[in-house]
Amino acid sequence: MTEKNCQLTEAEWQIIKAVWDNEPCAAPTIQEALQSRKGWSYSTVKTIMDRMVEKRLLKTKRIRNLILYRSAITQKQAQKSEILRAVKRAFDGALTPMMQFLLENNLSARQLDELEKMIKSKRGKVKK
Amino acid sequence: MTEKNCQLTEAEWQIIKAVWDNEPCAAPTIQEALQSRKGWSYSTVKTIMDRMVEKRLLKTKRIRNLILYRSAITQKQAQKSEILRAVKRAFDGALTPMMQFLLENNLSARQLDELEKMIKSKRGKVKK
DNA sequence: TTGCAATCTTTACAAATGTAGTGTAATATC
DNA sequence: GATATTACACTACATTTGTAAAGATTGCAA
Repeated sequence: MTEKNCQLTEAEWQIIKAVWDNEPCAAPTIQEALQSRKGWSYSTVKTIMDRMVEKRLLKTKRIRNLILYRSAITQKQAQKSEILRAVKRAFDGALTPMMQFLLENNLSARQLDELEKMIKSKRGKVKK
Repeated sequence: MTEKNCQLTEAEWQIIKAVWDNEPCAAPTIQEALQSRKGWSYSTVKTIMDRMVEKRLLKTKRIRNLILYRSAITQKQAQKSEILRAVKRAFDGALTPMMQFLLENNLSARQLDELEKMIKSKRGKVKK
């Protein structure tokens, strides 16, 4: 599980985050939710959402006059796909070099501590 | 340094990797280098490369009849941008949650060991 | 029952991306 | 010098993505 290759575009990411927070929900709800940050018109939001249904990123159920949207992929799936794309492109698919890169370039001492704690707590729960 | 936001597309990644491996080089060299993996025609490669010059991802120098290409960004810059994009989209810019996600979902015990070693060797060399 | 408000549908269009054909200029070869 | 080869320039076209206006429906309220 957690597979399924779902490459979201920038706009799609914005939408699906709002959907995760509100599902099941109607398109206008999402438009309103994003209004302040994005200022997209209803048409814009609805168009993207409908395209996402075609792509199987969202699913719908019509109830009388209303179309209810739900996500068709989990946040974890989406996050994983996003990371895998980056790893594949920039590190030829090799995770450890990417981790190393992060370590070297982006993390503060505090974050290193935190990370080490996480590793310790993870170790053991992992298949050898 | 190492800043500069350079979002490469999939095709651009392919090209720039070949450029890093061959620069300075002419367009046909890149086309040949990618021939087996990608099968792109010369026109395709050349078009992408010229667009990359406009975007300041590559730079050129004309020598008589030949155009020599070089990368205008380093591999590190490109890798960083790629990772940052992923983090921004999928984890709202928060690195630690992303690391945690990787730890939980993608790493084997051996990789955990490796990582821990890297952290230890990194610690201390980092600004508190 | 008529009109309004909410929601949906259709259509459009520009920019970015992927992909390539065809024509031209310079160079190398015979 | 005539021709073949090489590399470049120009043009083109389909698809995807971002963005939205305008028109059609429908259910409710007066």
